[in-house]
Amino acid sequence: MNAMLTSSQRQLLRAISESGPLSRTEMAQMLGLSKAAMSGIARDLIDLGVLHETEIVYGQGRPSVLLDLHPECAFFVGISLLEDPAPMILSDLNGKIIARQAMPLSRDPKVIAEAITEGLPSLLEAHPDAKEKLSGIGVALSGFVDESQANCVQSTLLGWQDVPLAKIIRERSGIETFIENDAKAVAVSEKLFGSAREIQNFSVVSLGDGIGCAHFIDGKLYRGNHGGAGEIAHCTIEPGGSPCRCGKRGCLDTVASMKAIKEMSRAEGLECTSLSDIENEASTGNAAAIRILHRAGSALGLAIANLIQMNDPGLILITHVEGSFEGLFGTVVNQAIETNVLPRYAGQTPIRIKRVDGDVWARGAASIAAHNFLIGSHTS
Amino acid sequence: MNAMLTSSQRQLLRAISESGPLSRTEMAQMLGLSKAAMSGIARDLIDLGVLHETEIVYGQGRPSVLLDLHPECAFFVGISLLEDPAPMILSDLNGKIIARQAMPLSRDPKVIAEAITEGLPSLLEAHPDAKEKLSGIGVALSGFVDESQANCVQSTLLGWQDVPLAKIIRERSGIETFIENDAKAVAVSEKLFGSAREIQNFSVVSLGDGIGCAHFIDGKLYRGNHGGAGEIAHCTIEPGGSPCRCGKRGCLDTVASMKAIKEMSRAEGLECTSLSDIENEASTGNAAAIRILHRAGSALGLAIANLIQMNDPGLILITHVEGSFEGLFGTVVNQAIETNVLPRYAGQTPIRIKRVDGDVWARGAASIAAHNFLIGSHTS
DNA sequence: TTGATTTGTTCACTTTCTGAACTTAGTGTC
DNA sequence: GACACTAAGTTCAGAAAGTGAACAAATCAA
Repeated sequence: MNAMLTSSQRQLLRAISESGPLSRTEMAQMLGLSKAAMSGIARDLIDLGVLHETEIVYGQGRPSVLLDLHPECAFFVGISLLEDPAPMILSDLNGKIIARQAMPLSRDPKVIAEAITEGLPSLLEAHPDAKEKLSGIGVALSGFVDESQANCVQSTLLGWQDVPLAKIIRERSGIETFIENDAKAVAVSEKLFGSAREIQNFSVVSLGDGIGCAHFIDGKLYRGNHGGAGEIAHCTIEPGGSPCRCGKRGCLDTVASMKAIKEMSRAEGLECTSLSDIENEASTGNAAAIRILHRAGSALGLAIANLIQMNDPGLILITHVEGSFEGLFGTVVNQAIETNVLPRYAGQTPIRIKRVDGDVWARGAASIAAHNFLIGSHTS
Repeated sequence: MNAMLTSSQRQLLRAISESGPLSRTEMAQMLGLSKAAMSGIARDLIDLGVLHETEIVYGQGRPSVLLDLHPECAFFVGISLLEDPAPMILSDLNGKIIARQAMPLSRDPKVIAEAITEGLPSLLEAHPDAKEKLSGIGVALSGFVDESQANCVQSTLLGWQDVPLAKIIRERSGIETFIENDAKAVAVSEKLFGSAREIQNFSVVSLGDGIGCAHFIDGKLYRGNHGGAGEIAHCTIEPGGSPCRCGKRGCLDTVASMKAIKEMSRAEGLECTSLSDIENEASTGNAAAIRILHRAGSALGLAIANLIQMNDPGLILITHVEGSFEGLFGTVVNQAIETNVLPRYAGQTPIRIKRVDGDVWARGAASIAAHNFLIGSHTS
């Protein structure tokens, strides 16, 4: 790959990824280098096809030429092992999804590697460019992944323990492969492709069936000492509350996950199959629905407030697949955050809500590969 | 100062500070440099008086010479603005306290600068060496400090808002000065002088009158986006609980701080003036004392468990000034941590308890100056 | 058209690091 | 006690990356 990029070159790519197109002079200032040095670095990256000149900005004096990442300089495949069939997407360096298909899920790593390898030709079929410039595969899964983004330390869902998945896929497919925990992958995609590009410290809370969370700190994904940073789902929110499948009681997951909300409404005899249904019930005054949404919303809000207190992030990004945040649930969450954060902080931490489609995980997976391509995982 | 140290030189100093004495060959490996480069860097730092040769380790082949920081190459003054009179200490590069005195506390920054400047001669009197090599002043205070460690953004205790304290002290005394929040200063001193030297990710929970907390992430103090990372004291632990002076309800501070514990016992009619007193009462079976310690301990344990879940640190260091952790309080804290952390994590995160003396804050303050001297604050 | 202004390039030179050869200071063996 | 063996640390020529100053280029403003 481009494993032989200079440290300065990588720094530059990161700066552009964060700030968008920049002139050479701006880049030089940003990295603290001389214009002379920058000139050379930019030339090399343009020759490599990674950067290209885009807009020309006219001002006083010679106009500046903005350089940007060349979106078609590299392509990535992202696979989500969270659903069956497993979504498989092809993305460019901007995170744009160019092709999508699905493959059967399996618990056998070798079968997965096989399915990916077999799926590649049809995914790439209509895109000869991408075929040639395929630069990495990313895999998102539910579980713990080690720092090298190569080994799955443990996954309850897949029944794994110390599975060197990246290596298995790389050896079978011949493509550089990285794996990552689902929530962390989503955070990386928001940093690289999404709405947190320029933010150095932020946390993403992703609401799917379960509740995921990941932190970026100083512009870097923070994995924690055992890869467990962000396990907000198993923070105790209702001490002595309902038992959780993790073995504890009162975990956030038991009250605020979509799964829990649906289970609670089923237990209350509500015929609701989605968050929207429950929201509808609540808006017509159904007491049980209101109670459930209140309980879930306060729990999630409290957990997020505690996160803000502990880590003081510059942004909380809540991504949700289902329903909307405009109903009771969202309102309660926001209220609970406000009332449980230091008054002098309240409103200081932007909370951004983002509805995402079913491609989040696969796009997140692709972003892991893209991140390794662009910046490398072990840059400071 | 030694503001003109190379980036490599600073990296080396950091490595030694983390790992203790190292041979040149080990250092070269650690920083990923050639032995040749290391040889030169070490020579320069020895000539500067920052490093010195210590032990000689015999093995096969030529014995290796371990290099260590020269503890007397620089001295620092640390002042804690948390008490009146304010402790003022002189420390070497190992964090050893060489002299100590006190100065009157004031809410007027200029008066503080004056008091420090006037206090210096007597503090340095018996130590001509330190006089000559005084390399920085550090100040610890309760409140928020900005990233440059120069300005106090806000301090309720001191009634400040945007006070450029470091500049004021520097201009009056002529010595490079840095300020920091109390809990963050303690964390830095544990990283630099204490029991967390070699740990990259850890959190310090410091129990004094209040509850402070600070995080090290990737070997760096993490301040948060508004300098508020670690404000665990105002995490909501008992939703709808007692009102806190911050304006919210049920903050950890209202149940588990020494102040809160003492207030609760007073409210219960116990004649206890210290944690030990209450522990004694509890050990004789006093139900109120037991109840109070249980409540406080569970709250603190829950907060720490949530911290572990969120950030997965490699170590939790609990420092306490008063009492002991061997009684009921400590036991309950540990239990609460265990029961509120993901079972697969329990026991994975070491919890270290450390009893500290009244010098913690001043030593922490000195460590801020030392850290800036050694490593500089803006190194990656 | 001319001057002002700012971007970006070129080039000679400095700084920092590398690789290979070499020196140094021990241990282990006979 | 001499002699190989081993690993640490130094030296030195040369490569790599960056700097500063001079310069070329491209526009605006008058």
